Amino acid sequence: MNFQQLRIIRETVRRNFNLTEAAQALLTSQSGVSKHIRDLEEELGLEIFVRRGKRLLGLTEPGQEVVAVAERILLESENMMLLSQQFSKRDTGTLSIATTHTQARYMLPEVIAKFKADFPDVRLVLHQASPKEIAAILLEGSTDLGIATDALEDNAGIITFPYHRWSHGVVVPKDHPLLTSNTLTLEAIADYPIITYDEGLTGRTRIDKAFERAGIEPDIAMSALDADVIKAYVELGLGVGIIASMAFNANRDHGLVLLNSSHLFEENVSSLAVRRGRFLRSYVYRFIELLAPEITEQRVRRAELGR
Amino acid sequence: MNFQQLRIIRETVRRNFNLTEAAQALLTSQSGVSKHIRDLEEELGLEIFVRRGKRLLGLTEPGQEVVAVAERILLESENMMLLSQQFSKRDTGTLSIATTHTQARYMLPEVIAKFKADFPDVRLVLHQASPKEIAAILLEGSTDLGIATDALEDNAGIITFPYHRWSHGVVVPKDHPLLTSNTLTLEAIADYPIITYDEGLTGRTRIDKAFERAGIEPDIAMSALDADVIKAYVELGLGVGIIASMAFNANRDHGLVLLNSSHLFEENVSSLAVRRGRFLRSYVYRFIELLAPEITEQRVRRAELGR
DNA sequence: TATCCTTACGGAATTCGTAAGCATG
DNA sequence: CATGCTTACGAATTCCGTAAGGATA
Repeated sequence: MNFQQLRIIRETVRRNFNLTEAAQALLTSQSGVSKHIRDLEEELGLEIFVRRGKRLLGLTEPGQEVVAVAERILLESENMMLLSQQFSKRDTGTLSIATTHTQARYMLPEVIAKFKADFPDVRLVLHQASPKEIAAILLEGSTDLGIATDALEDNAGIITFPYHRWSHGVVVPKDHPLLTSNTLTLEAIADYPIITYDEGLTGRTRIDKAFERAGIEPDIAMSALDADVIKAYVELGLGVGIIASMAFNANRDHGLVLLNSSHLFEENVSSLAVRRGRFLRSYVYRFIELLAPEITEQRVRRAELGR
Repeated sequence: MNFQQLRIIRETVRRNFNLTEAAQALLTSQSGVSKHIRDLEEELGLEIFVRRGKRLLGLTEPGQEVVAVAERILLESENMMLLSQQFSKRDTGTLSIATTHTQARYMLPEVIAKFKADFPDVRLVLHQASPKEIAAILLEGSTDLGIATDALEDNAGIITFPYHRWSHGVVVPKDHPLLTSNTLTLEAIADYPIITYDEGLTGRTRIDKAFERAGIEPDIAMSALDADVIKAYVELGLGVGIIASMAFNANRDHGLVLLNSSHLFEENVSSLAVRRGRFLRSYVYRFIELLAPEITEQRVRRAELGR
C-alpha cells in the first residue's frame, strides 16, 4: 500500500470510475492507474471496485470502507504538507476560499483588502460556486474556507459557523408605483413581475417560502445568478427586484430605489465553513477573525473536536 | 513522503531516538533509516529531530506535530489492513489482549473458552502486563483490547468501559486468630504482617487508601504480582493476605479461609479498554460481548465518536 | 574505545509510460 | 468504431543494504 494507490482509488471514485480521467487528473498514465488498483486489491485480498468485464462500475461493500479509510489517510497526508509549510514558510502560501457571488462581491472585498495588507505574500484564490458546489469543494479538500448562505449544513464532514445576518430588499425604478404606498406587502409586490436569484442561491428559498406561506403565487419573470444582473433588468423596467440589501449601493445605483422588506422575508444567515479534520494555516484563522472577530481560532478548534 | 518514512520517525521516537534500535525494530538497515529521515525532513522543509552533532536527542516543535500526524496516518493504515482482513478472512485472524495476571487467571478463562468454541480459527494472544504498560501497549497499536483494574483512565487515546465490580478479601490460614473475632476490622488486620499485591496492581491503591484513611500504618511484609504467590506465603504462616476475592477457590485452597472484607476496602472496578480510532475486527466485538454483554458493538462505536 | 550516525555506492526492486491487444456499449 | 481497461516490456527512478568514515560520550 502506498500513497499513490490511495490517491488513485480516491480519484477513480471522484471521476465516476473512469480510469482514463483519473489518470489525467493525477498526471500519470492510465496503465499505471490500472495496475496500481489491481496491486492494491491483491494486497488487501479483496475487490475494491465492481466490474462488468473490463469496465469499473462502482464500489463493492468492502471497497466503500477502503475508500473511506483512504480518504482519511490522504486528508492527513495533506495536513502534513500544510503543517510543514506552516513552519517552513510561516506567512506565505495560498488561501483558498469557495464562495458565492454575493459574498465575493459585497461582503469580502473589504476583508480581503485588510488581509492582503497583513499577509502580502499569501496568494488568494476565490472559487466562485453555488452553495452545493461549495460543500463538495470543501469535502474534496482543495479549499480552506467556504462562505455561503444556504445548504452548507447537514454534512458531518463540514463545520459551519454563522457569521452574518442580513435581509432581502426590494429594488424598483425611481418612478415605480410601489414607491407611493406606505407599507410594502407581499401582495403589492406580487402585482408585478419579479426578478430575483436562481434557486438555491442567496436566500432564494426564503423568498419562495414567504410567498407560499402567504398563499400567493408570484410571477418570477426572471432569475439570475447575481444582483448586478437583476438590477440591470429592473432598471430596464422588466419587473421588481428582490436582492440582498447589501447588494444595493445608493451612490452607484442611480436609477433605482431600495425598499426595506425585512418584515416580509425571513432573515438570512451567512455561514463560514471548514472541512472537519483539515489543518488550517494560521493565516486562515487570521482571515476568519477579520471576517468575523467572534469566530476565534480557539472556537474553530473546539468545534473540530466535538460533534 | 511514504509510509516507511512515517514508520521510521514513529519508531525512532518510540526507541528514544536511537536509529540503530529503530532500524532493528523495523527489520531494515540503519543507513536506510538515517537517509529516510533526512529525505523526509528535506521534503517537508523542516527539521523533525533535535540533533547534537550526529546524535538525535528529541523532537523539534514542528517535529512533534509531524509525528502526531504520522501516528494518525499509520493508525489508519493499520486499520486498512484490519478492515480488509475483516472481509477477506472473516473469522480468522488474531485477537490480541493485554491484561493483568488477575484478569487472565480468574476472569478470562471461561470467556476465552467460549470464544474459542465460537471462533476456533482466531489465534489468541495474551500480553500479560501491568495496567500502566497496558495503556502503553494499547496506544502503541499492537493490541485490540486492554483489561485491567487501575490506571487505564485519563488518556484521550483510550476508551474505557467498566465491566465488573469486585472487592478484596482477606485470606488467613485455617487456625488463624482473626477467625475467632466476629467482625473484621482494619485494626485487627494491621496487627499482623500483611501480604498483598505490588503497587499499582489489582486495586492495591484502594488497600493503601483504606489504611491511610483510618490512620493506620500497616506492616506490608511482602508484596507480589499475583494472588497465587500471596496465598502460598499466607499458607506458610508469614502473614495475612489481602487479595481479590475472586482469586480464592475453596476447593483448591484447602489450608486457607477467605474472610469478607468488602466493608473495609473501597469497591474495585475492572475495565476494558480499546484504542480510540483503531478498527476492531467483528470477533473483537463478539469477545467483548461474551465478557460483558451490556457492552455492545453499538455502544463501543458510539463511544469512539464522542469525547 | 564502544556506540552511533552519515555518506557513498552498487544492486535489487519498484514505479512509470509507451504501445499493443482486447472488451464494451 | 470510439472509448476504456489490461497486459507486456523496457526505461527511469527509488529503495535498500554493505561498508567505510567520522562524531560523540
